[in-house]
Amino acid sequence: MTVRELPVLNQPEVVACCAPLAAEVLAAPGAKVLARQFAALGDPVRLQLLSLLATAEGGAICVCDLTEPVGRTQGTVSHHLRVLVESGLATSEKRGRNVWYAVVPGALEALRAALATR
Amino acid sequence: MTVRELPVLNQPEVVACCAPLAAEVLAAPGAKVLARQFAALGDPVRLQLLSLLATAEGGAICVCDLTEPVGRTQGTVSHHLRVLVESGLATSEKRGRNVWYAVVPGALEALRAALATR
DNA sequence: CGCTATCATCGATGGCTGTCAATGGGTACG
DNA sequence: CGTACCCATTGACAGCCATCGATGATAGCG
Repeated sequence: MTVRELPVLNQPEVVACCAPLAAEVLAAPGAKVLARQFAALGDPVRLQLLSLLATAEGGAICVCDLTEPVGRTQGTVSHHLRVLVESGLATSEKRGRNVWYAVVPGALEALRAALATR
Repeated sequence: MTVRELPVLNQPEVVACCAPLAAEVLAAPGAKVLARQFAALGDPVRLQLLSLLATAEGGAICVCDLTEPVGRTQGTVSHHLRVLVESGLATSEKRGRNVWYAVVPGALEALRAALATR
C-alpha cells in the first residue's frame, strides 16, 4: 500500500468562532462551538490520527495507512475520522479507491487562538 | 456576595507532556495525557467556567459567583470544577468559608504548544 | 451553642461514546 | 465479468458523563 499520489489541497473555511477565553467571558453559543472542537481532540486515538495527518508527507494520508498505527479496527478508525471531519478539523477526499484525509489548514491555529492568555 | 479578598497565588507544576502534533507522530502515552486535558475543554460549561476564571480580577473567583453565570446547579458546577482541577487546568484553594478557583498559570499555553503547526 | 452560608459528595437517570464484528457499496484489476 | 480491495455504515453493547435533587461537612456568625 502507501502509493503516494497527489496531496489533498481543497480548502474549507476556517472559522474563528470566539475571542480568547482570557479576553472576555465566553458566551454560551461560542462555548458550544468551541467545546465541540475540543471534544474532538479529547480522545487519544483521534489525537494520534490528527498527528498522523499533520506529519504525513504531502499533508494527506489514506485510511489504509491509519488503521495500523493506532491499533484499532478499520471501522473504529473510520468513525474517529468522521468526528474529526464533522468538527471541522479534517477533510476527506475520495481519490480512486482510497480516501485521503488531511488537517484543515488553520484549524489548529484557530483553536490555539482561543487558548491565548492575556 | 462577591466580597473580594486576596487573589489565589499558589503555583502547581505545569507539565509539557508532548511535542506538537505536527512535529512528530504522537505516541499513545502522550496522547492519553493530552486527550485528558482536551476532554476537559470539551464541555461548554467547563469552557465558560474556565473563561470566568481567566477573566476574574485577581485571577480567582469563588464558586458562589460561578453557578449563576453558567446556569447550572451548584452541584453540577462543583463537578465541572473538579474535572478542571483533576486535569491540571485549574486550582482550588479554600479560604474561610469559600473556595477560590483559578486557572493554572501556563496550563493553557502548554496546550497551545501542542497545537502548534510546523 | 444553634443557625446559616458555602461547597463537596452521593445516588439516580437518561444520553452519549468508543469499540468491535459484520455488512454493503464502490472502484480497480485481471 | 468476477474478484479483490478500500472504506463507510449498521447493530450491539458496555462504559462513561452531564445533570439534578438531596444530603453531608465545615466554617463563620450571633
